[in-house]
Amino acid sequence: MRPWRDGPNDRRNYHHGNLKEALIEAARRFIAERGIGGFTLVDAARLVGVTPAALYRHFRGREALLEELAGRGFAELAARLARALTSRGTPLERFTRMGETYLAFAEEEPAYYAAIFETRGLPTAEQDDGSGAGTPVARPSPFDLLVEALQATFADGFGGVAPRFIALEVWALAHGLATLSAAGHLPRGPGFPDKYELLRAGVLALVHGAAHGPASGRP
Amino acid sequence: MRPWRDGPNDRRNYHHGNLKEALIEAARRFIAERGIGGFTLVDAARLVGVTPAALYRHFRGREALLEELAGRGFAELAARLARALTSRGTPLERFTRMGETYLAFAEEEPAYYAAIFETRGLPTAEQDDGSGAGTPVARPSPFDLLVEALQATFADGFGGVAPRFIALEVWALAHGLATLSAAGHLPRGPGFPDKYELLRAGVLALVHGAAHGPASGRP
DNA sequence: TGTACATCAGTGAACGCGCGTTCACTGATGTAC
DNA sequence: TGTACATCAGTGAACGCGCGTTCACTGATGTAC
Repeated sequence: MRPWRDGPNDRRNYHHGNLKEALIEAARRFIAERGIGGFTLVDAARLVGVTPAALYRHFRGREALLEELAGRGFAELAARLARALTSRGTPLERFTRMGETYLAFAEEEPAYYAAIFETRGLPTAEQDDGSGAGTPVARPSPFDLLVEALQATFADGFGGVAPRFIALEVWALAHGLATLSAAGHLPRGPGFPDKYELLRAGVLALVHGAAHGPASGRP
Repeated sequence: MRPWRDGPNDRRNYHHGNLKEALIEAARRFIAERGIGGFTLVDAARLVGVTPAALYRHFRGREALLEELAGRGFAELAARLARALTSRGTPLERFTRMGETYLAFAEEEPAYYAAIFETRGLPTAEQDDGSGAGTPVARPSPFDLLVEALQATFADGFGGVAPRFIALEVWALAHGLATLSAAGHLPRGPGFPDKYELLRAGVLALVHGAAHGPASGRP
């Protein structure tokens, strides 16, 4: 990312014109490298070539910038999952693609992923009372997409276990693999399965093995 | 936690006598409340009733204190898992108890859990070349215990899938459930399964459903 | 039992630093006439 | 086409703060005699 000018006292362009987007972009880079805690408004402004105070024309503060990032990440993740879910192939192929998409998102967009899961107040798998009166949800959340995909892919059901039950297990498995992998805790090397392989096999096992456990979820 | 005296200028006890342990205890409290990033040496010293500089008699610095915490957490987790593994009951009961122990540890000792997974350089499921010459590991790691428990519990094997493969899936599922739950992302309430239920059913499904996936792991 | 002394765990003051945020300002832009 | 002006995105200097860490010091403890 090249600064749009050489420092704040280069008067070629007093107005940036795209500062908000540039700051978001800088935040994504820094968070990807150092994590949410290591992200600094001063660094972001410096990278963009602007005074830290300029930031306050576009965000109420640091927290607001992170919330914006989390919102965008959430939307982007949902969009990618929806795309995978409606891609070509058999239902099982599409479902598998969805899992890969999730892991790839966490790997390629660590800033988005961290912002989504480390920022307060994001409805990820928020419980829905079914009345439709609660949250004015415009688009389906990633978790809704997962439940939907499970039902579409395994039309026979899960031996009396609720799809939401399976979805929670699948999601937790994917999230666990994504975070362990990001932290470098998954063993690597020849002979060791990678996270994509682990998720693929794990999901099939969870789906097919559902009947073995006590049927706790309501259909 | 009551301070051992009323501030640094209370000369009743110039020497604390147990400062290192008290500081570790304070760190556990603060990290549990605010996370690793929100933990501060100054706060810990203040809570204990001591000058921040006193800390440097017992730790090289902030990082060293966190490493000490991670080491203790790691050992404590391993000890609890080992205890569950050798408790009474059938192998399956003991294995189930191990899963509950893991989730309970993450919930009851969030500071330990965070220190273990957010601190650099902790061998959690480090790959072992089998030569025995690599790391001088004195006691089995939590992951080793998990592999061992899987083999002891399901003596019939996993349809040609390597126990380590299953262990990685089980671990990722447990870790995912623990972190999602800690972040408040798991839906709660009547009709929703809790993490213990999800782990129990998920583990059985992973074990029994193993044969359904492509047999990627080497036996 | 009493005293001199070595040890070393804690003090307290200070440091440099980088942070998020504020404020009055300035200068580029684009619109009205 | 040219000019006056409103708008508002950026500046730059400053702020208060809390952080981790250092340093020469002090005083409690326990051991040797």
